[in-house]
Amino acid sequence: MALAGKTKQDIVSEFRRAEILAVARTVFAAKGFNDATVDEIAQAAGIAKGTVYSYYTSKREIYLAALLEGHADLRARTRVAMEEASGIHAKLHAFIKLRLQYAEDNRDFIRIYHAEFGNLTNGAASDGQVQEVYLEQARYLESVLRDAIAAGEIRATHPEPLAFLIYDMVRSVLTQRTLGWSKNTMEDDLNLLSNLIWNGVAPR
Amino acid sequence: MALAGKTKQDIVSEFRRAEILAVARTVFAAKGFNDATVDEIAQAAGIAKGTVYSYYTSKREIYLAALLEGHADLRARTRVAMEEASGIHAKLHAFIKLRLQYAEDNRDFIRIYHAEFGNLTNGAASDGQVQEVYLEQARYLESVLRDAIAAGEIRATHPEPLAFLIYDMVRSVLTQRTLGWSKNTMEDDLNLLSNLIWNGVAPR
DNA sequence: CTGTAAAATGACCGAACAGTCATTTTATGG
DNA sequence: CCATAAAATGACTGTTCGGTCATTTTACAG
Repeated sequence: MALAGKTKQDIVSEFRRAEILAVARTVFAAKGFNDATVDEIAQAAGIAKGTVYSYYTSKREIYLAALLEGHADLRARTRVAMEEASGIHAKLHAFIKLRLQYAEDNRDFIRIYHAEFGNLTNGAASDGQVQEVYLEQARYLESVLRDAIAAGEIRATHPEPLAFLIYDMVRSVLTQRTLGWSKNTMEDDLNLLSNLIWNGVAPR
Repeated sequence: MALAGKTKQDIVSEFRRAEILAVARTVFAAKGFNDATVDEIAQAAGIAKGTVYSYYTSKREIYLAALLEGHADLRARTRVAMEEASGIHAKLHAFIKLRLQYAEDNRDFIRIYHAEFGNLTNGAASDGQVQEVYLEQARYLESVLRDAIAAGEIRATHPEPLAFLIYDMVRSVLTQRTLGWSKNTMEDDLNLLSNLIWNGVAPR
């Protein structure tokens, strides 16, 4: 029973936690951390506030769970997508494509993610845990870029800032799409981004 | 006296308003809108809370003033710098350079600016005024890019998303520098950015 | 020096809200 | 069907803080 060291209670409990998280993401996405209230989350989940506090110990804990759990999923999918692709050009293309698609499918999460990682100097990001997660993410892309530079697949530049830049370029496009400022199809935005990163703006 | 339709009181009043704004920027930069308190701003300015409220009618008004006044300055300088440069390559270089330098010289403001424009879906940015300012900014760069495309100075791409992207690429580097994550000199970061936008990452 | 208006003050008010806990409801297993 | 424990509830508490305003201080004109 080592595999299932979980009682029936544990399983139910885990399910409730997940339910609350899903609802919380919607509320936090719509209002931001400060303007969302725990009462609101409870109501949206159809339970009483006290019940929320028997699954999470604080508002912040709920928020961090919503952020970090979603992030872990995105991170895992990102790695798979990049490892499946071969060659740096394809890897970068896969990276962008996955994230554009993920944002389409997980709008609430992506709002929280951008609110947090878009503003690392305030908010939950002052939390060391969150900054660490952010850095870890960048370091993975950085290592991929470093390999590509070593293999002569791309021009030699500093891979660290480049990794951050690529994240932020994707974020930029996602923000535009989220706000309805992009008239392009996802495909168009994907190609635009991929192409810009690869070729820049210089005339051919 | 049309030029100086200002009484002595008006001038003093304007000076006090500016004093409060300067202090407010420091406090908002350090704590963010929600965690900063009006009492704190007042204390830092060496005045009582009530006095603050005789110059501004709300906390939000102070914040917006700090943001928009700083933005107007940055906007004006950005235009001058770009108009002085000739050719799109030089214009873009000037754009990046100016903003890197401005961030160095106005750290508090830039934190507020990034906190707000980095997270357009929550916070003050839900405010239509702020979004409009942001869009206006992008449209100027967009028009410059459009001209360059028409003149064949750069490859033909959609100038709208490109304008946003360039803003966000600069922001990305500024964030890294603000957090002390960049080991590069300003000059290095400037060249990296300028070069990436112009040439992409493809091997020569 | 004095009277008056403007400016500054900070105690105070009320609303919002995170978090608690005594009470009630539900589930379980004998 | 009952006894008991677990889960859910929501009224309540304490605190924080934006904004107000009666009172005090300062500035200044005559």
